[in-house]
Amino acid sequence: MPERAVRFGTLHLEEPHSTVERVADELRRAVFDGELESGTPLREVALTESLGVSRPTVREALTMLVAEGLATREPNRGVSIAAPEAGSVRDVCRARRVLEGSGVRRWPDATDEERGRVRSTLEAYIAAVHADATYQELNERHLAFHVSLVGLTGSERLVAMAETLAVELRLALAQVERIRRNAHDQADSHAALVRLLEDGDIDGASVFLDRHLADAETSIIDALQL
Amino acid sequence: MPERAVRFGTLHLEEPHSTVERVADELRRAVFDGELESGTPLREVALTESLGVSRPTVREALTMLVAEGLATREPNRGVSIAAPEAGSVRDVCRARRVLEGSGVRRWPDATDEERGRVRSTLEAYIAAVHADATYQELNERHLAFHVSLVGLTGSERLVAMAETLAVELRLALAQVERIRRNAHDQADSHAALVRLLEDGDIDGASVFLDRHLADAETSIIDALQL
DNA sequence: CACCTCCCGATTGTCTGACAATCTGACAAC
DNA sequence: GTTGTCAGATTGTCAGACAATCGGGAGGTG
Repeated sequence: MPERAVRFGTLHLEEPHSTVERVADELRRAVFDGELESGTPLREVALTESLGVSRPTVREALTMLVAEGLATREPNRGVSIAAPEAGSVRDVCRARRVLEGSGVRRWPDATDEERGRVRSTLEAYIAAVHADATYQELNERHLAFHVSLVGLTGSERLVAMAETLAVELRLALAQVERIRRNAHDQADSHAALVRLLEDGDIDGASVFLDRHLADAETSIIDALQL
Repeated sequence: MPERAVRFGTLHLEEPHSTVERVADELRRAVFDGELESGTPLREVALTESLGVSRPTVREALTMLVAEGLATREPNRGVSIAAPEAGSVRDVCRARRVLEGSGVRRWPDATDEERGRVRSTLEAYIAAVHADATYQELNERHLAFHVSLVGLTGSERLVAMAETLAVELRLALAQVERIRRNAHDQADSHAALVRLLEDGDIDGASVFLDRHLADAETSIIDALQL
């Protein structure tokens, strides 16, 4: 967005402590909201002017985005929004199957807190569906549920990895805002998964999840027309 | 910095033509070689002088190290080498069990190329043991073998994650150079794992790997005196 | 008309220098 | 001995500048 805050306006000073963080957040938001198409080059001077920060700051923020996989840097050619390809979507989904599958299979051994988190993210998702939440909101809740499955493994690093994967998915989904398949069915599907887990049918849940993720993979690739 | 260090591991490509890359590489090398103890603060001006580059360049390199998990940044207090703790070692090992376990269980469905990579990294490790290679060299080969197990999943993102975990392990191991438990036994253990796989005993291999990683976890934590 | 070469502008990579905000440690005051 | 305050050190951020490199168009050649 062009002009935003003035120097002395300490309005939201506390949120992201550093200027770099704010720039990175702004860029992330713009990408996820679909304001920036994939492949769009992020010119340093342009950002410098539109955000009112210096070039080193912009560069540092861009480095962070690249590290997160949200953008790619080609030497001497600058940074541009990462472009999801069929191969990478497939790879992300394969990785998700491993991570979430491991979580699901560990359901009986997980702590109550971890299981509780799965239940509450599911509820939040369902509530959002019933409340006719925005597309972004639904996406957010949906991905949060899947991440919570990884949380069953009890490893914060695996959760962090799942969130990295979620970033790539969000990026891909932002490109095809109209994918919006029936949110009710989606939520029901997730509820069924959790029900299988609660009933102790781990193998059933595992198979169910696998099919669910496979479906997601093909529908995303379809929507991206890759 | 006039000195041009010879890198042992990834000797694939030419000089990283970016100055930032060179600085980051130099720092990584210093950390892995144990020249920098964990917790050591990385002063920007000091690096500026000792490496002969400007401060923005140093900062960018530091940002990369932080993103890799090799160092941590505290606002207004600078960047310091990450300090491995018992909890993080346990978490890394738990994550490894998930990733490598998934790879091992997929052995029958993996491509020939992926299986071949496991065999060749094992051979390289054994060769290094017989050749009485340096401590770093052995570590490198050892970790490469474990990463190759993750490669059986066929997902480059999971491999990338395994390498991130390996970075943390390398960091921890660099702190306890004298751990050096019997390398021959280690290599034999890995060979046994692959033999189980070649014989089609996937479950056996999976259990074997689990025990192997559990042993590694306790011995690392022991060595770190955490 | 097609093709190759060379030059020019645009953009990045890097440097220098500077300033404000913040933290650290020590010293003085009670 | 505890507390308050201050100077030094360090980071966060800015402004401006320069060389290296890439992409594309002008112009020459077949």
